[in-house]
Amino acid sequence: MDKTESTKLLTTADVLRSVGLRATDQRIAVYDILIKKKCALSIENILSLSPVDMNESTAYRIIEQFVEKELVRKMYFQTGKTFFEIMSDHHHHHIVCTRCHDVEQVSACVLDKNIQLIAGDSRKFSSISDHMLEFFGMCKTCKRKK
Amino acid sequence: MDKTESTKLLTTADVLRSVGLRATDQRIAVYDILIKKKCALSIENILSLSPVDMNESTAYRIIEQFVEKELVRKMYFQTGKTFFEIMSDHHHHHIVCTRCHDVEQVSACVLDKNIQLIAGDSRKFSSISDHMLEFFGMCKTCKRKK
DNA sequence: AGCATAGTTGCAAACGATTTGCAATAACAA
DNA sequence: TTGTTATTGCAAATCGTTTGCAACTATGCT
Repeated sequence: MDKTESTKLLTTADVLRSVGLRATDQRIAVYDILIKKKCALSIENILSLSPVDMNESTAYRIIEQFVEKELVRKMYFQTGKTFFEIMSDHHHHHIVCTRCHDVEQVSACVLDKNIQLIAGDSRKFSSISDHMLEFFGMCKTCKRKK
Repeated sequence: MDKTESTKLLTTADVLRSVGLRATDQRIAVYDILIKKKCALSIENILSLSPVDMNESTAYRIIEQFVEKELVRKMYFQTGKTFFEIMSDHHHHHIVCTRCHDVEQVSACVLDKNIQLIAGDSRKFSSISDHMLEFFGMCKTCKRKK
C-alpha cells in the first residue's frame, strides 16, 4: 500500500519493455489510446487523441512496431481506410457504415464451425489460418438524416 | 446466319452503351478482361493483360466508372491491395494466400442465414446491406516451398 | 547521480498509388 | 461528313505512408 506503482499489476511501460521496446511518451500514448478505445482507429484518430506531441511518421513507426510485436492488428476496411486495433483474445467482427464510415464491433463470430468445411472445398489451399468478416449498412444516425 | 454480329446477343460495346458510356477500345478491353478472368484483378493486372495501349490514368478512370455503373465491384483485401471484379449475381468470398497474395474464390457463402441475427445484435445499426468475408491461409504452392 | 550508447524522435524528402487539368483526339448523332 | 461532347494521354498534383539523417533520450553500467 506504500508504493503507488505496485498497486497496478503492469504499467504500459512494463508492457512495452516486455516486448523489447523502450517506454517513450509517444509509445505509451499510442498504446493507452488503443487500450482505452478498444476499437479500430486510424493514424489520424490516434494523432488527434494523443495527449503528447507526436510526429506523423513517429505514429506510423510506432504502430508498425506494435503490429510486429503482435500488440496490435492492422485492418484494411472496405472503405479503403487502414485501421489499427488492440489485440485481444476476443475474436470479433465489424459493421461499417457506408455513409459516415463509423465502425461498430460485432460480438460473436458466426462461422467458426464452418471454416474447416470451406478449407475442404478449396483446390489451392489446404488450411485457413484466419479470416476477416466485415458487414456494411447504414448506422441509425445516417439513416435518420437520409 | 448472315451477320456475324447478330449471332452474339449483346456485344461488350452494347453493354457499355446501355449504361451510358461510349464504347472505346480501352473500355472494351478492360471489360473483356474482367469478364474473361472472372476473378479479382488489380489495375496493374488489367494493364498488363490489355491488348490495346492504355494509359494508367485511363485505366483508373475506366474502372471507377464501371464501379459507379455497378458493372464492377471494388475490393480492398487485407494485404492492403485494391482489386476489381466483375459484378455477378453469384455471391462468393475469397481466400488470400498470406505469402504470395494469390486469390481463390470460395463458392458458397456460409452465413447468409445468420445475417439478420447479427443485425439484431447491433445497437448502432438497424440493417445490413452487404458483407465481405475474406479468409487467409497459405496456398499449396507456398506451403511446399516453406 | 552521471555517463556511454544504442534506440528513438522530428523533420524533410522520397515514395507508390491514385487523381486531376488540359489540350489533342475519337465516338456518336444529325 | 461534320459538329458536339466525351474520352484519352500526358504531366503535374495529391494522398497516405516510408525513409535517411542529425538531434535527442531511455536504459544499463559505474
